[in-house]
Amino acid sequence: MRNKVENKADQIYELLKQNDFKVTPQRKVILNLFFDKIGEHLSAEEVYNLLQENHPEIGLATVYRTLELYAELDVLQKMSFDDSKNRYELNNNDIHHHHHLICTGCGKVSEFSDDLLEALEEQITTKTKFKIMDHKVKFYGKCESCYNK
Amino acid sequence: MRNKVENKADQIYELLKQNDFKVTPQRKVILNLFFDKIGEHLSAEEVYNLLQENHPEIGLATVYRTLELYAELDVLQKMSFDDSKNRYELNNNDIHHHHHLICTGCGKVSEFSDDLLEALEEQITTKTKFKIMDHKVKFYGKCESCYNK
DNA sequence: ACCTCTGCTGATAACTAATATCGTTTAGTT
DNA sequence: AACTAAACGATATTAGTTATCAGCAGAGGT
Ligand SMILES: [Mn+2]
Ligand SMILES: [Mn+2]
Ligand SMILES: [Zn+2]
Ligand SMILES: [Zn+2]
Repeated sequence: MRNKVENKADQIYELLKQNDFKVTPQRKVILNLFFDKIGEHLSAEEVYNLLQENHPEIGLATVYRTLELYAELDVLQKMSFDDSKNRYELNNNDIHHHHHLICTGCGKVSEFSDDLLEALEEQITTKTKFKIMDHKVKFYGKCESCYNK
Repeated sequence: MRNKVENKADQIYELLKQNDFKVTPQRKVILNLFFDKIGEHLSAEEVYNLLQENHPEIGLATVYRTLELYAELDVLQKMSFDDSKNRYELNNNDIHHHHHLICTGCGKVSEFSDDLLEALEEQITTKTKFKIMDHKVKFYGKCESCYNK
């Protein structure tokens, strides 16, 4: 009996094959890193630095290429919190993406799971000809500790 | 009797003064450019190029500085449509920002005025300690013409 | 009207995230 | 085992932005 992460990883290896991409050691290692870092929003350089410990042979260009590939396949969600670099996290494609709450005081990013955009998306569908396939929602404000000072 | 744009511009000049910033010719020219380009989402370089015709003396660094300043003062809204450059448009601070609909086929950006995030913001306020002050919402999908082919 | 002083400006160097290039290696196939 | 297109690591290059700095200018004081 396989555990959940292995099963999920295998599904993604299958997805790679289905799209005529090779399942390379580098792609496996990087994917597994994201399984280990659920909840974090990692930049390419952060991924590269984390890899230094156990996989210093993996090059930075490969990290960039792999993150981009996984984002394309919707395995990773690509995002930016206005610090001029892209960040990635595992895309729990159980229903919709969560929303991000960004503290303008300390920069901390927290999350909110409920989607609750149905009403808005329905309005857009009714009033425009645009076919919505995805969305990104960011809220800016103050986290509890920044608000109380 | 002054017209609407002049009045609005004067208000923003006042805002600059209130915050101890000088009202310079460059800042006036760049602000007025945005009054002329309502509905567009201009990058720094696009602003710089538009200025070449009538104000080639204004340097690119000044454009960057001015856009950043106005964004700080909430005169301009700063945004990015994932083309790795920041874009700006006049912030109609009548109520909330509009939302952006980004076509993943042709890259065209359209807009949707109604805010309709009350329900979602209320949920976040109820369930978390986060104090929401602003939001950015982007929808990805297909515009009418990209959808029909 | 002139001085002063500080903020602002333009030119350009420096920085940084990301991408392109290229010779070598390797996964998947025969 | 051999083959080949895809992927790789190292590194050069690009592109958007920011930092630096000497000169300018405009508001306030005299
Ligand atoms: Mn997240
Ligand atoms: Mn807009
Ligand atoms: Zn905070
Ligand atoms: Zn389109």
